[in-house]
Amino acid sequence: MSVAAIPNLTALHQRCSDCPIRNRAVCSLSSPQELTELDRAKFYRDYAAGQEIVGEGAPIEALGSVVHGVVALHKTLEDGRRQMVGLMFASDFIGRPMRNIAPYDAIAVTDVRMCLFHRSQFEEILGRHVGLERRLLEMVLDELDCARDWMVLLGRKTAQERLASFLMILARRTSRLEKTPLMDGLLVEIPLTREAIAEYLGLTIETVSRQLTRLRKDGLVAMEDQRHLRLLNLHALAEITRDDPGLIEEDGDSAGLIG
Amino acid sequence: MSVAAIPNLTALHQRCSDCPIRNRAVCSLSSPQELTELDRAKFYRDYAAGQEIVGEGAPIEALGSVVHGVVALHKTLEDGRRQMVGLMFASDFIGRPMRNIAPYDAIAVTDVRMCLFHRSQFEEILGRHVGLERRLLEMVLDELDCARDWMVLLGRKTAQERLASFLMILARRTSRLEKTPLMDGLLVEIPLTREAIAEYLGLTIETVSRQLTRLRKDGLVAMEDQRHLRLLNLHALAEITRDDPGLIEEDGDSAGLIG
DNA sequence: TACTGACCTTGACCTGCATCAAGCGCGCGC
DNA sequence: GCGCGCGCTTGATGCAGGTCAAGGTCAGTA
Repeated sequence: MSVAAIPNLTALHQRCSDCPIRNRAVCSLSSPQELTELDRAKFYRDYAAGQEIVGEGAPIEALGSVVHGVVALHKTLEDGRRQMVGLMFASDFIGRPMRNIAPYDAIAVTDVRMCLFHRSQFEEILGRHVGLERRLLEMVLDELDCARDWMVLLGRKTAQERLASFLMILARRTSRLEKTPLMDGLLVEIPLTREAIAEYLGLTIETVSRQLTRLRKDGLVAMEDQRHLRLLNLHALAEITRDDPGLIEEDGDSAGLIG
Repeated sequence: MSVAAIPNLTALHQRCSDCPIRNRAVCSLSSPQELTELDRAKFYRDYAAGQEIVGEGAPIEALGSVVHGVVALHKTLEDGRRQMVGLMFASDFIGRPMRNIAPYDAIAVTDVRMCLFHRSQFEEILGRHVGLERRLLEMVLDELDCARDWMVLLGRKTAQERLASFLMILARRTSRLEKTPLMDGLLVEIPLTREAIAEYLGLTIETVSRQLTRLRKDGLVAMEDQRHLRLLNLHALAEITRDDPGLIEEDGDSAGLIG
């Protein structure tokens, strides 16, 4: 996705073979040979929390993977109403080949490092590396599945159900990353402000706050601090989401909503 | 996507070279050679309006393109609340490779003909035909863009704005297909019942009906009959959607919401 | 210690849409 | 013709969540 106009610290070059997202990112199916080419073409760029990575409507100059940190994608209506349409974590790919204009803005939620390619160069490489194209297809398919779950949340769920769904998604992600079983007592980091959660869930920050209070009062969760939440009754929380438990995450790494 | 259990009329074989969606479907980048192979592997299947093409949670046995007709994809919550998550027209591709279970159900909205492949066979061919994979990637990227516009609609728009957005999408589609300029007086077919529109927009059918009445009373549209609507004030309708006019549909055929 | 601003919570009130209910128009079977 | 069911519209009512407003907590700074 396009590099922000604001000058950034450009990180030192790191070998792809040492890359922390090597096994999950868009390059994970690339052969050693292909990787050498990617290694030459790529460049790193760091963004501070809150910084814009690309603006809605701006030309797309670069695209690439989140190496670490969290990035939110938003769309904004004329009058300023904003809806988050993507929340990207390490190894997720941001930007889309074969399009000139960014259809959303991308904001660094935490400090972020991106591994980027110039768009034209990436597109050219994409045409030659079947592994790259295959992996990108897989990732976009997963993202589409996530987007559809998200649509159900936005179209049909109550505020309470939305918040519970959001927390379950974070909980599943945490348990996966920490290789901990998903169970009561799990401490979950919430990498978003209340405002960002509201933009994610299609609610206002007041409603988010109230629903969180309610979950607390009902004894389903406890807040360690503003950004850390302990699960006290996972089963009840899962019930609230109203998702069909049989349908959650069979295969692949498409983790309900978070791509 | 999986073939319904209900027996269907299987259409006579048609040559790919004569196919009405040849230039837009997933096979549109395939070489004549590749096309020959697809021609041998494909089979047609017809579905009557209202018939289920695949059920949410069912194994995916086949996938392929809509040859003609309209197909809606839905997700359903435990208690029966339903949200449409995709609306597919001729040349759109339904089903996703590399996944065993359908994450949504697909219902024929009108009479439908599908051009299908057995999943395992399609996946195998996909690995060999770069054109096929490339085109599928393009289509999925467009679909993802649509899904994100849809998320904004569901998360942030009022009932009035949602309906106006829906009508504008239909209008743009109609003008594109009929190669008519998008202007006042255009007659637009609405290929959905009020209930399906409601599922599309995350509303109830009563609200859809009321908002449509309102647009009628305000003189923005006129109903020729239940399923045909004439645009009387396109400019005003576009205003109501609250979409940023500069951002609508620059390149590609990603036509806001409808993939 | 006090001040400021960012972030969050809570309360009071209001409204847009859902819900519940009735009725209309039309095609279809008998 | 008549009755029936389906799809749609319209009206009355209720409530979930938005809006507006006040206040609390905490980190940073002076």
